[in-house]
Amino acid sequence: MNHVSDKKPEHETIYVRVKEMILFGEFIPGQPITILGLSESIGAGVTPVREAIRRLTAEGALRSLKNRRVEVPEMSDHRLSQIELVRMSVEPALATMAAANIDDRVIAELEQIDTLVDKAIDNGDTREYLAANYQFHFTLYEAADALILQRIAESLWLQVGPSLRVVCGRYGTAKLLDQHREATLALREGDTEKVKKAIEEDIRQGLALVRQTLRA
Amino acid sequence: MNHVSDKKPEHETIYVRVKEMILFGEFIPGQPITILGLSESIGAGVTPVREAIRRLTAEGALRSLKNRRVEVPEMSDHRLSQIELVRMSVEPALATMAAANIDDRVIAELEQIDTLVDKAIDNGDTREYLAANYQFHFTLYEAADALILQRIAESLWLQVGPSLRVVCGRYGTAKLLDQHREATLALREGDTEKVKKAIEEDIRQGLALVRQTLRA
DNA sequence: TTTCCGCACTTTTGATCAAAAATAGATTCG
DNA sequence: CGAATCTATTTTTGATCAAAAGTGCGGAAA
Repeated sequence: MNHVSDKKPEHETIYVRVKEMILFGEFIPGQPITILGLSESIGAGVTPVREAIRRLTAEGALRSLKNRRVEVPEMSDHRLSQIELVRMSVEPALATMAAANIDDRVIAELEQIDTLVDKAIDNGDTREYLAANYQFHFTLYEAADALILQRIAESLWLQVGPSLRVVCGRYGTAKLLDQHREATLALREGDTEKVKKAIEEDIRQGLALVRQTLRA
Repeated sequence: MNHVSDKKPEHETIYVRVKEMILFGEFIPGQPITILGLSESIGAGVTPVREAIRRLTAEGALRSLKNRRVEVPEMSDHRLSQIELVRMSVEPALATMAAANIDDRVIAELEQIDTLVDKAIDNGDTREYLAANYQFHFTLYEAADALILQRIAESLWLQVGPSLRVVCGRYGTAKLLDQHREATLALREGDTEKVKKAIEEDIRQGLALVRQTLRA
């Protein structure tokens, strides 16, 4: 046999696993992370966990203290405004590009995901809401076929992730608006500009909620 | 004594070293990277090199193939336009924020660095030019005190780095304009808007040169 | 009480090794 | 001759271990 195995290396698997833990609010802002602790809790060797943590650190999802410790960064007004600046530039661009490329099969997929979002909101299931919401956005962005932008967006989502847990912890899922219907409708109409506007609004609302929680 | 040693871990040192190799054009686009090869060439253990490579990969400076191999990515029109979009949003913002905060000591430092840029251009010293040019920009951006934006900018520079070698290889340093004087003068005048414009123009010119080289 | 120090315990770090995987050449087969 | 296969070599991967570094607590001294 030969070349190009399809099974991913352990550190890759662990990376994805921890990434999702961060994205879906399983860490508290400020929480210290230990390599040993993580590797024990997910039952993996310490070496691949180390690599995954370096990667997440490089993406800003974790912060490496000068004491060789690693922690989940806390959100601040200062950080939030930087994140907002870039998200408002990158994600609408991704949405625009996606709208130009997307085919009906993917639009249908998005509509499907959106029903999961609604269901999660109705059920007050925070973790499921965060997962479905993430999936909606990145399924859309995937269609843009712009890997560099997508990775930047992902890095920014990782930085907001832990705060979303706090937002939902405070308000539950009650306050969450679903801005997605606007977007899928516009996609069906082929109205690129409207798709962009919907995503802009979605980001604005989400970050406003985080900011509000921050100040409280 | 206690706590908080000031000596950095090996993987951190190696990260910086390799980062500079990429930034200053010591790798050719498309060049394959091997962990073993790197660790032998810089005389380090394989473990910290691995960590550094993961980190650079997460930043987009290296690309990990599905064959478990790692290479220096080649530039393309598609990648370049994504990079341009974000650089034109992030770096002018950094420059603006920097201009608002900066003190005379740092401005003097920038003027000092700029003489090094000029000298490198005169001498046709590509590596020195790239190093000084980098130092100019990031000394400025540092003053913005906006770590998230700064890290995004750095990630984008890393992705352009290897192409700059090609640009300079083709044209030498002759074609390089020095846009920096504009910027330092505007900083002295406290003209924030003009600083921003100067940086925008600098980025535009640099990327235009890369694009031109790409098409040739 | 407060501060400082020492000590036991935890964690990170980086080298090393065996196993898995990939590559490149040489060889065989059609 | 070209394509597929086998094999020797290189490389990556992940576990393990010893050494370095950090943490935090308890007790002694001010």
